Amino acid sequence: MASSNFIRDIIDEDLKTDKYKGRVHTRFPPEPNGYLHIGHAKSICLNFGIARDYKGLCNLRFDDTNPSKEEVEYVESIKEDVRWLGFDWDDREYYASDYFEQLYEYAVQLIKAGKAYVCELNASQIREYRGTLTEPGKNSPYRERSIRENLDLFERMRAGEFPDGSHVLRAKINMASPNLNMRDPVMYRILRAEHHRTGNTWCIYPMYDFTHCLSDSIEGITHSICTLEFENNRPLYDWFLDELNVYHPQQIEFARLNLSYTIMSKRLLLTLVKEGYVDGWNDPRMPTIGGIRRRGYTPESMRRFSERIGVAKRDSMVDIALLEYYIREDLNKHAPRVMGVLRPLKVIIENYPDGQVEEMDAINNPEDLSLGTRKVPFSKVIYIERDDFMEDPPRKFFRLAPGREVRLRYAYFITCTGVIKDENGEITELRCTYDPATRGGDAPDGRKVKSTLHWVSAEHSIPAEVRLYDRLFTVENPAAEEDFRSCLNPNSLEILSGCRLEPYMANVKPGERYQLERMGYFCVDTKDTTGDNLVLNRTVTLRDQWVKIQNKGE
RNA sequence: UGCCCUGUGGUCUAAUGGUAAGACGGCUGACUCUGGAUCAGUUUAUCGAGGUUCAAAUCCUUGCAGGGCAGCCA
Repeated sequence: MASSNFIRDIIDEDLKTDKYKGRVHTRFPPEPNGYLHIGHAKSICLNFGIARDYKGLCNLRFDDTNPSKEEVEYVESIKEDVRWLGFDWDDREYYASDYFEQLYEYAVQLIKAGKAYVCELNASQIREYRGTLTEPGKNSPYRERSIRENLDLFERMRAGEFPDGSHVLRAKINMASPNLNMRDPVMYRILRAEHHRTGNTWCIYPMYDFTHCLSDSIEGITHSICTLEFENNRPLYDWFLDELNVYHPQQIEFARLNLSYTIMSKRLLLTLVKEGYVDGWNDPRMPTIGGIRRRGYTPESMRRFSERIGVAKRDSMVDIALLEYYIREDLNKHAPRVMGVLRPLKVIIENYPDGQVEEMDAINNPEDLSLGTRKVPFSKVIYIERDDFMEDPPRKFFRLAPGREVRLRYAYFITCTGVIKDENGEITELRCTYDPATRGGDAPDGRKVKSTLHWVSAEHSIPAEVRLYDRLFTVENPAAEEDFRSCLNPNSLEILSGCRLEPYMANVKPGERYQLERMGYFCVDTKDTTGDNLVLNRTVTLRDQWVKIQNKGE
């Protein structure tokens, strides 16, 4: 159960006063014109979470009132994303387009009540007549048409007698209202576009403002939760509902999610895809649900995150570190550990017998011993991480260096005895000796080493491609930049080939998540992994004291 | 500058007229066969000014700051 917030407070109060006869019914109402992102995840968790906690219902409803922008492809991906997040709408999959006929009847009803009229001003004229933020608008010359004439015209709009854009149906409210939404807003426009569900049945389509509030009413929604920018529209919704005298849900607005170092706008996200800055909508750097899924985030971590950030009315910017905290928390508990070397450095253990192979016991997850152990082969030639060796180590570097002894995880203590370089002075190979008495990783004489390294046996390891991701942007709020492209992080993706993994990884499946010990959490890529090319996406690094020490020194 | 909304540590959220709390981040330290995890400690906040009240983050007035609204988009 989530902690209290102002929305739950309102619901508690409504329950106490029996405003909706004990019912709690919410809905998640996306427009199928793009892919869902983390901001939507917040809304999904909010709406479905409330329904779950109050033993109510939450509908999935597609706000499909603009056929020129909407597609079935988006409908399918939205459903997949909501399901992935762990929520279920049973058979309550609705579409605003299901209500087109009913909506038309409502419009006719308003015309008959003298509360709506057909206007023949064009778009720019309507804008002119609307006035400005500080000056009132003026009435349309078509505002005082007779009811009979309006009825006739509206019917002929539907019948297709007029060209696109020539006529609109407007609510007759108040052109001098300080709230611009109330200055005779458009209810219907003529739009000859094939709708993904109704085909060519209609050539007039209702506007969002008219449709949304009435769809909520039709479905018996109790609490219509939406984002802040619709606050000024609420009086209009109230007007439609009251003039029509229909069931009246309570709209509650909350602040949408902003996450640091990324963008949430569909338009900007689309730009990234179209201009090729990312590898499609589900690029693991994208804040889309498809992107974070491919990156390796878990639904559980997303839900916990959504709960933790809470819900309020003030604009905020959530630190992306909080999101990373929740994925680490989840994966730490559940991801099996495995060893893999990202940037291999060959090590030859001089005193280890040629051709000998030992099977070392390794714990699959120290956080969950029930996951058991596995065998990891050890031999004379191994790889360690290049970053785990320094020829001239600074203070506080505890890893391998000439003459220094360290532990190989689950294996032996080794001591570095030699450094081999090529003609450019690049280190190509290390020579070490091992202490046979330290098998398994403990010294019988009780001596300690300062660090433990991961490794793989050269001969037994398998190759992999590993993709390391960093934040997509270099600034906290890219959307506030003059051109958000200018602050794209050029190092947001680093592709490593020639990585070596312990043989256990030979049988992994796309989508599975592992911790490569000391390197981070990784997810087997679902798109590019093939039989002979294993691709790992790094979901998130482990917290790392050493990089902090390094950064301080700089 | 018309209307609407919002101002609590670095960040996000609590406190519902009665001791400003938690999480993340940061910084210490302990422990450790992952420089992971874990544990302990620590740092920093009610936008300003008036008012109501025994008592104000909370209510009122006002100022300031931030956000939203002038699509036949949602």
